[in-house]
Amino acid sequence: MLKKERQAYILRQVSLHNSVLSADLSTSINVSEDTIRRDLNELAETGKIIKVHGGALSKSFNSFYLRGDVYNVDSKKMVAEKGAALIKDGMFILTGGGTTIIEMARLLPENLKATFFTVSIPAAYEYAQHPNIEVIFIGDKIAKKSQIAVGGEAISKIKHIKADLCFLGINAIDPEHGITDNDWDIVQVKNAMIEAAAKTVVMTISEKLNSSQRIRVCGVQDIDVLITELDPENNLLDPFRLNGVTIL
Amino acid sequence: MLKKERQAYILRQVSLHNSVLSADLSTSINVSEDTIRRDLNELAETGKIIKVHGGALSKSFNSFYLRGDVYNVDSKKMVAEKGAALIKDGMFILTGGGTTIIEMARLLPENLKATFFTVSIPAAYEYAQHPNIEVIFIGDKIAKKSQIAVGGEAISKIKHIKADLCFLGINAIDPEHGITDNDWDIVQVKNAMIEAAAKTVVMTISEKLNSSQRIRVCGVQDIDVLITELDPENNLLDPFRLNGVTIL
DNA sequence: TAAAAAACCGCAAATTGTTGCATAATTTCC
DNA sequence: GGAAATTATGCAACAATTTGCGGTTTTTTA
Repeated sequence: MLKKERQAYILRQVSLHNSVLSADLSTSINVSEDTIRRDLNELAETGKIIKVHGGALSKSFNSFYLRGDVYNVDSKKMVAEKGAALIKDGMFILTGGGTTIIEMARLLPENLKATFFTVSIPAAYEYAQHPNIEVIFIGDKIAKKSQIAVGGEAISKIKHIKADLCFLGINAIDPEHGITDNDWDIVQVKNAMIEAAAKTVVMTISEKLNSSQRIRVCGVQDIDVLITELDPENNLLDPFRLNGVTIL
Repeated sequence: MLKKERQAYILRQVSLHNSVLSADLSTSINVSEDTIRRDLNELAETGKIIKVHGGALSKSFNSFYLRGDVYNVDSKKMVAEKGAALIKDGMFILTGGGTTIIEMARLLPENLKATFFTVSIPAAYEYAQHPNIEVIFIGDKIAKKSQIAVGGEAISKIKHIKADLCFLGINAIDPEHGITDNDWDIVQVKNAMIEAAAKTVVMTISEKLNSSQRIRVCGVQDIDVLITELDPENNLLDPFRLNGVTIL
């Protein structure tokens, strides 16, 4: 069997099954695993497949979430960085959805080993890209606008979790009304998340400070940490600091 | 044997077998390998064949080899269309992941009103784009390679569902071993899905027919409908038809 | 953290390619 | 028809590619 022929066969197998093992290929084509590895390397170099330990994956399979245009990405990245710094090895983390959370997911250090619970489809997708993170999706009916699981099933599942940290992206927050939102179902879920975690971390860009919406999620006193892109000493944050919130 | 004659013979062999070895040609025409090589070079220069180390390949073979991005999209779309046609208003549908399933999600008619249960993050994402579909995500630990929820929690949730149809994308299938896969956890989930639905619909491109992998999902007799891009009367499908599977 | 699996590295053997050249076959032109 | 020129073929020495193997390092997994 010619080299190209062999590589074509490998490509076919990868496309067909989305993944192949070097050992399987080796026995089915009857060449040494070294040869297979070399083929896999060549195919990977030309970008035809993705090589992984023990075999290879199809390229087209994963990645179809393209990062759309996100509002205020830079600010959100600053926020996300501060948030990511709070996560330590071995922690159980509960997170919602929202663009800030997604940014944080992308910024998690490669070697972080932690367990993430989430109700958000995009967040779960991002966490799943990470090599060392364990991802648990809390399923239920999916709210289309936000791609988040909502409903009694999800809430009761969340209540069974004892997480170290809960990261919340929010719609609106002000010192008087606390966190507010405009979707009943989502508020229920966020409520449950806050209760299920030892500490609640709110991540938001400063624009959302001092705005409010119709439905209350929780009061300021329920928030443990507030992260914005601002300097922690900024006056805008004073009212929260006075309510015992840690500002980062 | 004349030079032209020889080259014509080589061309025929190439188009016949998609590939030839210099050594084989040399012995079968009884000329030195040098001559063969020179012929091969000439044929390659005029673009009639693709010369590679040790022999040559047919042009068509090579175009297949170069086809990079998404494997067999057209076939998958044909499969997906046939599958989508089975879904009627008001149905409860249970689906896995896989590119064929994703294609089907994109082809669902705008006005379809149905409820979709799924364990696949990409599939849930696609369903959530649809205006009239209700999406329920069956959550649990996320298997990273396939972006699918696996584990006891997901399985027990699936068992509580009574779906009309279960759409399965597969890795390998043959009449003898039935559906086979290479990931234990995913097999467990697929098993539960098959049991939870009144009818099981398997969607696959024909290339996966008559291939098999290590772990068995179910036998042919557990499949109700098999959809491929082929004509339903195609002989390749006979063994399945004989086992009582409806072929579309 | 230790055992197992996989990847990597260098090397040697086998195969394949290339080049120059001698010889044989074919064509051309007188 | 026959000599010269052209082309084709085979041979041999050498270069390049491919492949498998042993030993070592890295990664994975329990």
